[in-house]
Amino acid sequence: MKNSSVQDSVKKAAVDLFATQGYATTSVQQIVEAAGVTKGAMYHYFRSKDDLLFAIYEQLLTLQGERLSQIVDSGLPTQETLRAVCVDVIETSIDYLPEGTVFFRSVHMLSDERQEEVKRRRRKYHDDFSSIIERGQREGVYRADVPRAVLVAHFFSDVHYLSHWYSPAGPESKGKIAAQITDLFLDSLSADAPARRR
Amino acid sequence: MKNSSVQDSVKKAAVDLFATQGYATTSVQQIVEAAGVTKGAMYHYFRSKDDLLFAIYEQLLTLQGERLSQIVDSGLPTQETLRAVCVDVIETSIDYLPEGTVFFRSVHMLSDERQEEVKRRRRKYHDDFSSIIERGQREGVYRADVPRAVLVAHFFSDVHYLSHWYSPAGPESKGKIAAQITDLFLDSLSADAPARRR
Amino acid sequence: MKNSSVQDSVKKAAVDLFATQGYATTSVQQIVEAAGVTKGAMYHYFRSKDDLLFAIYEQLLTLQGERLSQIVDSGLPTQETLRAVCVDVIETSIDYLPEGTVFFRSVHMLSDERQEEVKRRRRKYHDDFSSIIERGQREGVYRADVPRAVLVAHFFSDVHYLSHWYSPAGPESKGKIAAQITDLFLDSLSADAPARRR
Amino acid sequence: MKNSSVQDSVKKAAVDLFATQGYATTSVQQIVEAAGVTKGAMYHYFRSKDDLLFAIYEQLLTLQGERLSQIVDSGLPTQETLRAVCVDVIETSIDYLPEGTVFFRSVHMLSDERQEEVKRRRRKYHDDFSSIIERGQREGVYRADVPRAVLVAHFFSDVHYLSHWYSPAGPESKGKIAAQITDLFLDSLSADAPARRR
DNA sequence: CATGAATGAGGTTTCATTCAT
DNA sequence: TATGAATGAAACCTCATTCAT
Repeated sequence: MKNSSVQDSVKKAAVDLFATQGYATTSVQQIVEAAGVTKGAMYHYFRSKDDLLFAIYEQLLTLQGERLSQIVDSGLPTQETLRAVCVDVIETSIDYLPEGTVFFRSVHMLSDERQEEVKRRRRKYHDDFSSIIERGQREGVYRADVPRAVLVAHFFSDVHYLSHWYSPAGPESKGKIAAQITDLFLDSLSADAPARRR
Repeated sequence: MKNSSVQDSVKKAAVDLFATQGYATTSVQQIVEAAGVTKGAMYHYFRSKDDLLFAIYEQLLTLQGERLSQIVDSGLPTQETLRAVCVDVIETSIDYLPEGTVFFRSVHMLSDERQEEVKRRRRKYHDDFSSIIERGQREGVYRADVPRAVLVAHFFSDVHYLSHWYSPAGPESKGKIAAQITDLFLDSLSADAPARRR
Repeated sequence: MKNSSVQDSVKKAAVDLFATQGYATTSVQQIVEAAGVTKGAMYHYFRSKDDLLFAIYEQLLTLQGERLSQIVDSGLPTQETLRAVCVDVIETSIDYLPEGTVFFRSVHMLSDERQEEVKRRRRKYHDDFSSIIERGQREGVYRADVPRAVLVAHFFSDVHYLSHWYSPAGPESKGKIAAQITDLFLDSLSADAPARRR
Repeated sequence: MKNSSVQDSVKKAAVDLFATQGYATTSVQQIVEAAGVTKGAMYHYFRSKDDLLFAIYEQLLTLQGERLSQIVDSGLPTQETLRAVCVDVIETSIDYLPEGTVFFRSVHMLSDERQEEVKRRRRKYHDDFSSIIERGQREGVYRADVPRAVLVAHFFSDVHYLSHWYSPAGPESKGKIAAQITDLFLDSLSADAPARRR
């Protein structure tokens, strides 16, 4: 059952170190020691430290992009689709909490081209999310008095913030938290929100 | 108690560079060049690069702490107090957008003691915010079916996320954005939120 | 005794790369990529990078040594022999311009023993050349007021320098240049040179 | 009598090491050890190893450029001017034999821009030299049946080649060698060269 | 108060070569 | 014969900080 190729063990070690110490403060030396490989082996698979960082981004972007597509393609009604998407993003983000920490904290350490690549893919993701909201607005179930960009940011801010306060070791289960945050978001998104009835 | 111009210009230069390039990627040399002072002068006022980073945190923490106290002390009704606090935090955060960027991105670069200090003061801030919500819950105007910690995180996530998407150069004014985000939050916080009426 | 195509293509690629980028700046990886073979294959035929460099020297030293012997053995009169030798060395050097560039620029990168070997063979070559001049001096057709070592150096400096300025793509043909340089040399070598008649 | 600034001692050590071992094979560590300074101090004055190499070129180019101008400006008759120039270049090159070795052997290790700069200044130098020959040709004292570019190369090849065979420790004095080589060159350059009288 | 030369530890990366397959 | 993953030593360079002036 050989499973720990050099690539995997290096990436794993890197994520953990980057998440706890930060990208810049983590030396390649520390990474290869933690991964139990030599520096040369690491550089055989990753062209640079930057490459390694990007590989972490790649993985997460691809994963979340695929899951979003799957849910959207399943053809559920709008409100069920959005709820499923929200819950899924939050749960996935909790599953990849260290990756998320690195993601939001170290984007600016990537090379310029790669920052662009990441931005492009994030934008695509947000656009798809935004389209679901737009559909709901046309159906009259979501409020339209707030710019869609603000609504989208309002949701992703929660996802972003997870790694700052949530701990899987804490009292709340992943599913519960996902449901609670999703409820809060959908409540504020509703065409029927309290402020709208004033 | 006159402010030395060296201190100010160095801090200003540092904030801008840290926000655009990141703390680790910015050299002391770059800072002093941008500030138009010499290295010796800088080290006369700041014991270390870490010191300089902390000074930025200090300023923001103190400012926001003071403003929170002022509003709470003004004796308004609960709901008006919370609304005022939310709007103020968002507006202040927009006024200090680069500082915010640095704040959230580079906490882990501070020395351990200083990270503790920052955490301590942030926690105090969140606790004060939480107390207002607790008051509203006792008064029956805020929902109580979601842990207060989640409600607090739900709000501060928006503050945190501002520097990731909001640009003062964009179409939306500071005041409008603050009102919109506050509305979204208060709608979801309401004891009368849609989901609660199901 | 068939030549392996690997050997040839590697040597060819190496000469070109060494000539354009320098020996030290060219990696084995670059060579094998340019040659379209794998590293393992290369190391099957050449024990080391040094080996490869020496093979280039070998080829040129052998070639020029053989041609010199042939001309000398042909039994022409002294002056015709020397002219033929000069023209031939220059033309051969032009045919092997990249090899020459590498030759003169990278001798010091060879292992000590191999540097000795190269020096030994170059000395032999210069000695043979010097003998022709000596014969002419005894016959009274070449000047003897300048040490023979200086005369020899005076000629080979031109050969050496070719790769620094001559381009086969330029306006002058190989034969013409060879004739011109030979003329200049033989004019200065003549017992009848202008300065000698002063 | 403080004389050995960091700059000077580093440059001196570098020239010697580059001349004996080659640029690529000499480590910065070796240089600073030989110079008796720390790496940090060296990098305070030289931005890179390349910078250090270029400083050596700069010095030689400037020196020889200035001397050429001085002689040309002195207003001597053409033939005396050319003789003086030739002798001077050779003698200077002997004074700076290690620099010369480095010069011709390691030009290709400089950054592209700097190679251009060196080429530009060398071309200027050769052009000035060529102008003197042109003047002599118009006066009818120098042959015109060989392209001037070839005549110029014929002379500088000797200068170039000096470091390959001449040793100041050998039997021939600097002045004698300079005179002998100059004579050979001027003899071949003469409108009255033997081959021309055939 | 201010300077800026000097320190020295540590960082990322390259690369010729080996060796199990 | 040929592969290419892996080695490990050494290379160049950066930078926060100190200190004599």
